[in-house]
Amino acid sequence: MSGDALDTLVASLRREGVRITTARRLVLDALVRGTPHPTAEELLSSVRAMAPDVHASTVYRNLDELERLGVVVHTHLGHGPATYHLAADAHGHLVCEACGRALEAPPDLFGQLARGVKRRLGFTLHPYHFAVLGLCAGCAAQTPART
Amino acid sequence: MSGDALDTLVASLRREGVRITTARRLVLDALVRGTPHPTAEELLSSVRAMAPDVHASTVYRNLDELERLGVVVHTHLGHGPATYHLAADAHGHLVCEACGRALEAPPDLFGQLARGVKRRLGFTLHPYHFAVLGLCAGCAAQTPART
DNA sequence: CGCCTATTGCGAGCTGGTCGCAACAGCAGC
DNA sequence: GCTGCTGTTGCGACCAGCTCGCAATAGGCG
Repeated sequence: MSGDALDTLVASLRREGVRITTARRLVLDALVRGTPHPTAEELLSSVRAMAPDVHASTVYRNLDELERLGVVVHTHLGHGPATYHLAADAHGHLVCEACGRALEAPPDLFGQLARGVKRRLGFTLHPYHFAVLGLCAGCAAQTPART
Repeated sequence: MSGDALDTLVASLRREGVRITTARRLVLDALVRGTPHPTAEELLSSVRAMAPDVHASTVYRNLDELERLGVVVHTHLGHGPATYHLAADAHGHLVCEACGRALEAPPDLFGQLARGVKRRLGFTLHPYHFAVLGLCAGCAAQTPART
């Protein structure tokens, strides 16, 4: 159950000497239980539902800190604000330029690419930070085939 | 020669009924002749070298318009400002998270990925809009292998 | 319980980019 | 070469998303 996941997370952070404040716990809670690709603002409002006085900068700072600790990861799905995940849930994204929907990429999808790049260029891929854009099946069907 | 490339471009735009202003010509000139991955600001300063009174918003508007016309394309190489290319030069990018350098991806690299995604998800990839991050060979060697 | 120090709330500030508006300048037609 | 229509420009105000400095606050160890 989800309260459990949060507690586990909190416990392991505490073991690392991380101070657990209300704001920090609420941010983690929102990440564990909330909708799939929350932006900082969405997280802020979840947090404020429980603790109305939490300031936006606190959420940003907590996300930064949690990212530095390797617990959280952020991704850019397009031109808007960044979205956040628990690092354990990290995955690639395919975002449709027409409808804006984000598909989770099957985990092996980038594996092949990563191996190719590594072999040919010595480059180690981190394919999760930016989404890859394109057209989803539905939108591609409707689009007047540009050139 | 490069003046030629610019002239060709200008001529073909004019044929499409696009009005060629000083600012617009200078933006194109900077794209044709300048450094590989210019940001809007870099373009602005190239333009201003020839016409000091050109305003930043003019450069943005021209880049938007040229993009709508399919002549120019922009790419996000990381967290900073967007970078611009002539559409004819479009290519994928591999950006090193440690040193920030951008490698041009070999053109066939994404082909395989694109085919896989298409077949399995019906998703048509546009792999050029966002860079893919990672660690280049040199930096990977120096990095203390995180987990 | 008390102390040390990390964290917070707050507001100002920053970057990268957009917008509305009146003045201006391409260029087609004469 | 001049004229007029209309697309562009310069300008400043504005916006989103995020960062920072500071004094006050609150975890959590002893």
